[in-house]
Amino acid sequence: MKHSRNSVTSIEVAKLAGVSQSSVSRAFSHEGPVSVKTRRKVLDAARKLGYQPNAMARSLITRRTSMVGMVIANVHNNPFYTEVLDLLSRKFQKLGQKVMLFIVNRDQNLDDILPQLLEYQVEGILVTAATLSSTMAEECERWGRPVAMINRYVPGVHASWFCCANYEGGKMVAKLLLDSNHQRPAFLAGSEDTTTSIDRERGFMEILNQEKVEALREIGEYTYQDAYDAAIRLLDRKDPPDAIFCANDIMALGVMDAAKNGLGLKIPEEVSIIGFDDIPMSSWSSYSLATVRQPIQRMVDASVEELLNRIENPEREPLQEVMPGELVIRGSARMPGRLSSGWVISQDR
Amino acid sequence: MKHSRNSVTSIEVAKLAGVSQSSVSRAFSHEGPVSVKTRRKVLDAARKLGYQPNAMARSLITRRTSMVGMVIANVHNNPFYTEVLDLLSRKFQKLGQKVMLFIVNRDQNLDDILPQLLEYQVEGILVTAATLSSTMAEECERWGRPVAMINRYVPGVHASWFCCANYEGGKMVAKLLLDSNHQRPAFLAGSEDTTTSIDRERGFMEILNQEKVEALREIGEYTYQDAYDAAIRLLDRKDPPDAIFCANDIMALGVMDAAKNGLGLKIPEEVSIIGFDDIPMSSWSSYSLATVRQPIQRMVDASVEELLNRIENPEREPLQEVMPGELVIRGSARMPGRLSSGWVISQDR
DNA sequence: TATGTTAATGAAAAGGTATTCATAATTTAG
DNA sequence: CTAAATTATGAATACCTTTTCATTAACATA
Repeated sequence: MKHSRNSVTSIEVAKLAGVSQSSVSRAFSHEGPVSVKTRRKVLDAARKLGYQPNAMARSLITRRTSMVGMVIANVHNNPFYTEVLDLLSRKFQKLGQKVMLFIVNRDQNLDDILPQLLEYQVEGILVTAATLSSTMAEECERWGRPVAMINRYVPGVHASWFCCANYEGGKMVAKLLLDSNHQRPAFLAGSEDTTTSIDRERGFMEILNQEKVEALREIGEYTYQDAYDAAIRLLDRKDPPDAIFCANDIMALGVMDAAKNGLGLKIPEEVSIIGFDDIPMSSWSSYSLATVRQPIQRMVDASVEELLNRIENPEREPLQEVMPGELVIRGSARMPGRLSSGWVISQDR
Repeated sequence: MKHSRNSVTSIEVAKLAGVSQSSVSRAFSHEGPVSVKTRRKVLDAARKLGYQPNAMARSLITRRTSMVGMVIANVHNNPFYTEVLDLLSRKFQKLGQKVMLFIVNRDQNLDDILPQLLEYQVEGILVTAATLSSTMAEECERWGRPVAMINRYVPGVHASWFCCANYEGGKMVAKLLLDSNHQRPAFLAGSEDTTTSIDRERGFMEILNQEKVEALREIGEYTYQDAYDAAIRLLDRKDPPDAIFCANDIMALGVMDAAKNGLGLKIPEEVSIIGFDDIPMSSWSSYSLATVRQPIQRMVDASVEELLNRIENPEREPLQEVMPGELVIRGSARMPGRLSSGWVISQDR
């Protein structure tokens, strides 16, 4: 037999099973009283016809869709967000949520995709590595669509968010560098308009300023290639830095390649390099990159659970949390002779 | 004002605008005759109320959802598929399709997620790096839900697919290795049950067999770490290979790290290494991996367009195409003194 | 056995839109 | 200026469920 579309409805099933359409519905939704006999008849008929309840029709009456919107940026150029995407998607799946995906550019305006999400009645929105304008976020929340963000926050806005402790992470790195006698550190920024880069730099500079240490600065736009080029500029000066803290790992890898292969420098003897994220490649033997590991699983778990929780309890106040990262010491950075107390040194996963 | 859910309907808009509900519908769907005056009144009222058509209700009547299902595996451990995911998602978006995403394990059975996709009335399904059982694929097609696959095919099944020329790619690599006087090649397989690995190996062995050259063999399960370990086993033998062809780039990088950093071998002097995919990292200076570049953009474009085409024209026969890859020569493999004719040598992108 | 409870069933309504059909308003042609 | 053709509008219907409500069947209690 040949079907044009899936046009088999509960009514046809009812007819074949010799029961009412209501009973078909009850047999499928695991609620409501149905006799075993009826359920069996219905399921038999349904199997014969290849019947499948229509989620659109259902959501129209139940006003629930079990769909969430997922907006994510930087998937293609930062493995960290690939991992976030993967974990988020699986977690939602496990909890029975369908995911409507939008991959955007970091700087892309979300104003044109939000209407689409709302049109499709997603019950909540998870935003990662992209920035939602505060008016848009408020708009969503006002219409009863909770918003949760990972590694982004909009000051004063009524939304949930979960961030790695970027500021503290920057401080940790600065302390490590000073403790190991680096004299001339540099910071390689990501994109100027992201809070992640800004906060990491703020923490980093805070400590350096305390100790009256000046720092060089370049911008790498969060890409391997830009970072590579920036590193060449930095290291080719007459007064090159002896340590470079990069706003993320991908850039740090670019910097390492520039230093090692581009300029023939020894790492960490001539220059220490530290990143942020702890992407899988950082632990590869060609790099062995010291970095700050983001608590990715915790961030994912917390944001998903918070989002679903607020979907169920719309009156709940949004939760916000800053989660500490761990310093992962590896060979790309000179270590202090004696580690000052308070360091958390992580093993490779 | 506080709204519990987005409960504002076309009827309320109609009331406020002083027109019928039909007119509201017509003003929004850009079809049908509406006077300029009415349209303006409707849009004004809609803006005031924050009205947004309900896609569920619409799809119920139009029997169209503009949603496609996307099933993808290996996103987290193979940057190639990250890129595919990214390109697919953006392309669908650009063409006005909403994407319902499922990330699965390569070996995961899709039988439990297909019903979900059908329930939500996706109009077509794009499967990448995961394998759909032939019965399931037939089932979808039978219900008028076209299926398109990238880099997977199910023999004899009524579905569209687009693959890189894996067999020919394997042959190209074998020829290159023989031309450059390698005596003792090895193949590092991915997962034994994937056609990609199988076909690449078949092509590779075909040429070697022709020339009566024996090859070593190991299995790397498509992961960096397994490949690293397998490489150590291979290279630590008393009769180690002088060239290793890996079923994908990620494994090749693992093999390079094992050879270089694990065993202190010189690449390509002591061992040549060649991969498959051409992921971004392969061109990084720490690796400079020779590889076979998959025509990723072409595969994505073709599969998306084919899928949408078949959604619009259900009677059309599914298209299948094998697209040639390009050999990308880089420093990880010894080159023949004189390149035999017929080589396509690609520049870095 | 009669009566009160609970479980099972079907009819009907509701959810928010697109679309058909009939009618009304407007424009064009003659 | 009228007839004809076209355009704009509104009422009603359909899409496919879930859910309420009323009714009937089954069951247990006294």
